[in-house]
Amino acid sequence: MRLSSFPINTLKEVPADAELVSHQLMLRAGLIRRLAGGLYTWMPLGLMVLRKVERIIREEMNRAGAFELWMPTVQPGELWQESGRWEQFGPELLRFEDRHQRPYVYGPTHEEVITDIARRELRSYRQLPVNFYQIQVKFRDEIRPRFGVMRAREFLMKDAYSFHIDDASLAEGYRAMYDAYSRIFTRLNLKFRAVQADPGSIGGSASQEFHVLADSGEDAIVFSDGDEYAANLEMAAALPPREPRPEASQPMKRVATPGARTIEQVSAFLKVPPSQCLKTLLVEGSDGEVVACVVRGDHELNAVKAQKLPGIARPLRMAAAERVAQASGCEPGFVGPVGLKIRVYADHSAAQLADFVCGANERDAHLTGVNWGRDLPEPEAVDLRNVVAGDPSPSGRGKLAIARGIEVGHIFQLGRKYSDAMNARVLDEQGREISMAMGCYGIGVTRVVAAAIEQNHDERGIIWPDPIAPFQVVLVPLNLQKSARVREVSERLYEELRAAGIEVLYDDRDARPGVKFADAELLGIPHRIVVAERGLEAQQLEYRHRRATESINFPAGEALAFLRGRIQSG
RNA sequence: CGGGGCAUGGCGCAGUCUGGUAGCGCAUCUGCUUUGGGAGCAGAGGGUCGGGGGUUCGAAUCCCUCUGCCCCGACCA
Repeated sequence: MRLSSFPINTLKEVPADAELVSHQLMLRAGLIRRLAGGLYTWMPLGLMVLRKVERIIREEMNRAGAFELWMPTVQPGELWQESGRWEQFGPELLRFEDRHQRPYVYGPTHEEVITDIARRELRSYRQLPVNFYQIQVKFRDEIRPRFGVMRAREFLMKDAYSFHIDDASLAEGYRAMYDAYSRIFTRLNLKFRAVQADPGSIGGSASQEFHVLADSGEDAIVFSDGDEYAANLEMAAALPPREPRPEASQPMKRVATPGARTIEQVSAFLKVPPSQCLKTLLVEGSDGEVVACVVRGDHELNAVKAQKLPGIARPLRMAAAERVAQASGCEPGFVGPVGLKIRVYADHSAAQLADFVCGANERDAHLTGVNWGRDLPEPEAVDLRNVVAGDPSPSGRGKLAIARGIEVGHIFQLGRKYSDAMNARVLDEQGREISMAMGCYGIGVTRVVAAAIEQNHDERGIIWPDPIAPFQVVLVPLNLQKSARVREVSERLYEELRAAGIEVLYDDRDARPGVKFADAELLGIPHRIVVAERGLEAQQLEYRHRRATESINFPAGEALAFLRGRIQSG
């Protein structure tokens, strides 16, 4: 491709509304342009990258025995009413009517449509197992789209759905997808981890997320240094402390703590470490009462764990200030579990404390020397908190560490939620009608591109992994307009590389060297060849990898062989 | 949804407080010079100052209203 005729505009300055590096670089390199909130056009250069990601995914899905199909983005509302998700899904689901006032949705996902296909097409256990997938546009009306294509409203997703006669077959199909995903992200050249995830809201049993590791990731993922255990922070179990609770040694006392509302303030004021204080959070219960969730001052409440507990409303909602006042008799900041007439859950580590500090349920006052069982009833001790680095692994081996990740894939064993709701049944060997077991498997294709940049960039721009680079090689002639020799060598080399099937971006613009280098680096083309008078004197060309700091020279006649030795194919 | 902020040429911004008819940098176009790290000089084009309403002799600027965008939002209890 000749850069002089390629439609691209690079930006020197960072657009003001882009916060994330990948978003900034995608805009600066001209990969995407914003149309409206959460809606982006993929410009030619960006689309080249997206297509490469797609191709790798498609190849590995096909290799795993899945079949590609193509479902409509617009789906009849009745299907969603049938599955029950017309009510469940909430405002993320974009709904509209056609000219006959019939309800439709713009698909945020395709379980309903594929289950409809399955119940029409699949009649016999002999047709199972089968896995259908598509690479297709989704729309989710996010409350707060942000970070460019990382959390866009419209995005490209690879979604696959498998159908099985029984759970054993489902587990097998799930395993095959796990392997396929591992191959996909390995081929994409990304550093990733598969972690246990919360299958909760969708139902079903096993579920794992694939995360691209990046400090800017929105998710916290947890892993053990002692074995293979890895989980989303939401899911990672905090083991109860092994040691028994110490004996009570202090009397309970009410102390004035004027203005000290946060754990930090209370801890500083009373000169007691946060780990000796209790944080009492009041949340909405499922029966209209509020419920207290108590964690240690140095811990955080885990919403996913909390909302699974009996009596707590789902999704988890903090009680409003008036409701707090009603239940505790005071304002937020001074609430404690002593004397509360409501249900009290305490995290294991909070329940294990003796002589602790907590709110007095009275303005500007806290209690010290408080002890469970003596000063207030024993709480219901449960796992309520986020694990912290250094906690023992729930697998029993090693300690936990925490890293940030970007969720790019998610695989589920769905079970029979949709096949039951929508009557997707086949005849088994005995001629009985039974519901099919289902799995579903997603990859955020557009998000993969952003995640790849998030993981591979420097202060000058993008550094594409070879398998998804829009071009493998950028050919940079210097003083092209002045030197007939540079022009001749460059043109010949360009044609030679193209003929050899190498994807080369030829910077044939009449621009100064600095401009060409800066653009080549911003665009992130992994391999660069410079053609200049300086080297040609000695029949040399110059090569530099995007990550390298020094160039190396090689004989001008050997460019093709030289490059082939350096390009890693996808 | 709650809180905060922003909206001026394609991009980044100043001008708004204190009203007088719009400016800077980048980008774009023309010419000359320049050519190993985002060149210099000279010139040019491009803006209903987010929309609507109002105040005023006069509004980017003051008032009302609408819209769009960005950031933050249990971890305080």
